[in-house]
Amino acid sequence: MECKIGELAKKVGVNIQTIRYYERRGLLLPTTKMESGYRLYDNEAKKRLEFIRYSKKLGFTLKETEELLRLRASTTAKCRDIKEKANDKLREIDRKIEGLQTMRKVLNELIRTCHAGQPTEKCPILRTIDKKGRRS
Amino acid sequence: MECKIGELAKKVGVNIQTIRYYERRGLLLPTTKMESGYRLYDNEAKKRLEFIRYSKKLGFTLKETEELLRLRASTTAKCRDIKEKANDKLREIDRKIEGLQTMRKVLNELIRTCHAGQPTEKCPILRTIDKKGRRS
DNA sequence: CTTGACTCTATACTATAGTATAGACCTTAT
DNA sequence: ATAAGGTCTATACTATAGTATAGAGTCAAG
Repeated sequence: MECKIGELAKKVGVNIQTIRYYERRGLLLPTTKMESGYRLYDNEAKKRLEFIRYSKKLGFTLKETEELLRLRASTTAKCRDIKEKANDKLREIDRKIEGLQTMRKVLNELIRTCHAGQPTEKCPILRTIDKKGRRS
Repeated sequence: MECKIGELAKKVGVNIQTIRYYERRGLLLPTTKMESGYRLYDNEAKKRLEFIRYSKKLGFTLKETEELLRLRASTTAKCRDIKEKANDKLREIDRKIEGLQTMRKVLNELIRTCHAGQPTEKCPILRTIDKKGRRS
């Protein structure tokens, strides 16, 4: 079930150094170590690493990813606390989605306008941002 | 209508150095220059700067932002090209939105589970990522 | 039991996206 | 006319997120 760092790196598709870097940052500790000092990782560690990569791809920093992972580490005793932080992250995600959806509309308009052969100076990107982009 | 770098920086809420950095990167050129060499920016430049900040907040790199802005610079002559690139960006945005929506579901599940007082090892974050996170 | 592949620590290097500073020059209100 | 404050270039520094390398030790297949 357990594997060494090279195998983990291959399985998840990251650099070995990156795994060690995450360890230095406190995000991913090896499950155990061999007497020689070789790191060993189980499947839970693999999932954790995958989550880190996934989260990063969605635009969260490593610090934010750490916070997301920490939500899991707490016991049910601090339930209120976890829910609060999870809700914060939720709002953060919603803001991101909203922004991306605006960007989406803008691009769609660009494609439509382009189709119609509009002159360049009436740029739909800048026009839309002018109306919506100033918030937040 | 035109303003100097300090005023632009204040209006948009960015550092003066950042504006000059964007200039070095070729993202935002001053509209004109005074004989002294002072940069002058019009409202179009302000909108462009706002777009850069907006795009960056949505998780696009400066390079990607440059590509987005370049979509506008082209003439209708290259219409097919613009549409293609805009569609690429659209797909990129959709992937991001999708990922964020998965993250959203996961967090909602975490909140629900937490409410029910589930034990820690059945972590909904890791459980869901295990099923979904491997794609892409 | 050796040898090639793997891993260890430690350190240095890279890219991105800025931010800060120095020393000189310019603008503008009084 | 002058002083305070803004701007110029150039350079250096910061943080984040890695990536690469050196030199030593370890593992495992033949």
